[in-house]
Amino acid sequence: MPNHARVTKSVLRTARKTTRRQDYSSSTKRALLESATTLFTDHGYAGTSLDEVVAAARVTKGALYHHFPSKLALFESVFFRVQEATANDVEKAINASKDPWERAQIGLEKFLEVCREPQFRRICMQEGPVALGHERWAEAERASSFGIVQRTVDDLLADLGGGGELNEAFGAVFYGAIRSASEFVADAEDPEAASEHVQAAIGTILAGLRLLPSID
Amino acid sequence: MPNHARVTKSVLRTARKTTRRQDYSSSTKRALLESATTLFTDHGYAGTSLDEVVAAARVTKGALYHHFPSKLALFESVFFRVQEATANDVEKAINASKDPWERAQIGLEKFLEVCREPQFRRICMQEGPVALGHERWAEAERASSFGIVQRTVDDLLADLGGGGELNEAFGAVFYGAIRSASEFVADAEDPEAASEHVQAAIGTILAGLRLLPSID
DNA sequence: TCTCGGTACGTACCCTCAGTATGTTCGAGA
DNA sequence: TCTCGAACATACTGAGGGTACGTACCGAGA
Repeated sequence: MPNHARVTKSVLRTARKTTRRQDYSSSTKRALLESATTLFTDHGYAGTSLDEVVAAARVTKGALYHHFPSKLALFESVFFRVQEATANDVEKAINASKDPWERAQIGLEKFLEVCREPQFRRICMQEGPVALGHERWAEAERASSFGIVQRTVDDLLADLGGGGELNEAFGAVFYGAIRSASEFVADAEDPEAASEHVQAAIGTILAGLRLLPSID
Repeated sequence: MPNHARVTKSVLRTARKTTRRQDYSSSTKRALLESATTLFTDHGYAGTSLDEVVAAARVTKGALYHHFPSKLALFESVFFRVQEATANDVEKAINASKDPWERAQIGLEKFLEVCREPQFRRICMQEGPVALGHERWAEAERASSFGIVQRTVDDLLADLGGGGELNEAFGAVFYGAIRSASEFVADAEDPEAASEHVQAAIGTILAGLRLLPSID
């Protein structure tokens, strides 16, 4: 017995161009995605069984396999949802400024913040690489967090009069630095202090780069 | 029928203070560890079944569960073996010099090298965090690769007249930078060129730090 | 309003695989 | 030579991902 009661009401209010059946369907799919998100966040990919997922969503495996071809496909949907939402958050925060150095600082602070949210941390940072495989995960990251970092770094290097064949190397280095820094903050006993320390360290590195006569 | 033939000969040669049975036992244990190492490297932790492991080692599950209490324990043994061997390699390379900056450069180059070895890359860098859990993995890394990086960074900061509460933050940042850099190199189409680019990028960062009047 | 088709599920089952219980072999000491 | 225990082998169980098939229900056409 799926939980469609609430959807019917929203249909009455909004009167969208969808059939009642489509509303039912998208409702159960959303329920599956939500229960899967919380369970994957709490117990990881291998640690959550599909029986638990469907039980939490109050449906059966038939419903799950109607909407998702496999457990991995379910995880992928969850992964991309969380990743996209987080990347949008960071991107929006960065766009508050035009100065590349300020943008970098804002982005770093924001990223340290979102990495402390269990969903993003567990699903996108920890489980993602192994569940999706390093290849697919790296590709997804390139279009998301890593892409943001790379563009930011490109702007910084351009502002320093550099910008050349080392850009990708710098991007990889700073991306790793930020990831590791975020874990350092998330695991710290005093995350606030750790966050400031990390920002100070990266700020020091950037300050040093600005003193260099030339990059590349 | 375990493969004990070769061991018997070595007993005749070396005449150690071990019984024939003990030799048999350590031989099958070594065979299990070796087959597990290659299979975990090729297919990951979840992707390899214990049936495959025991088949490759030409024993049965009884033998495996006699030596290891669980699949996870088997992976742990493999993990720590690979990790320790690699850390020793890096440590030995670093100790060729006394100058902290030269040690850092040597260590970086060596680490970029070992990360291209599939065993270390897959088992220690990729599968480790998820299989062991982030907690246990971080603890193990702290006594291994991360420890080396942290000590190196401490020396660099001390040489710059700094060294204080930001040391751990700098350690986390550089550790992540090096990890990410090594993946960048390992995934690159031209690893040699990528390695040089990465070393140039990190070298630039260190050069910038040396120009700063003060750290902390 | 009735039927008909197809979507959206539910149910029962299979297969793989980690783990266990129990049997068996064989070297070592008395 | 005769145990005795370590070092296995064999047969089985249960959990969980995946599948085959049955069913209910909504929507469209007559």
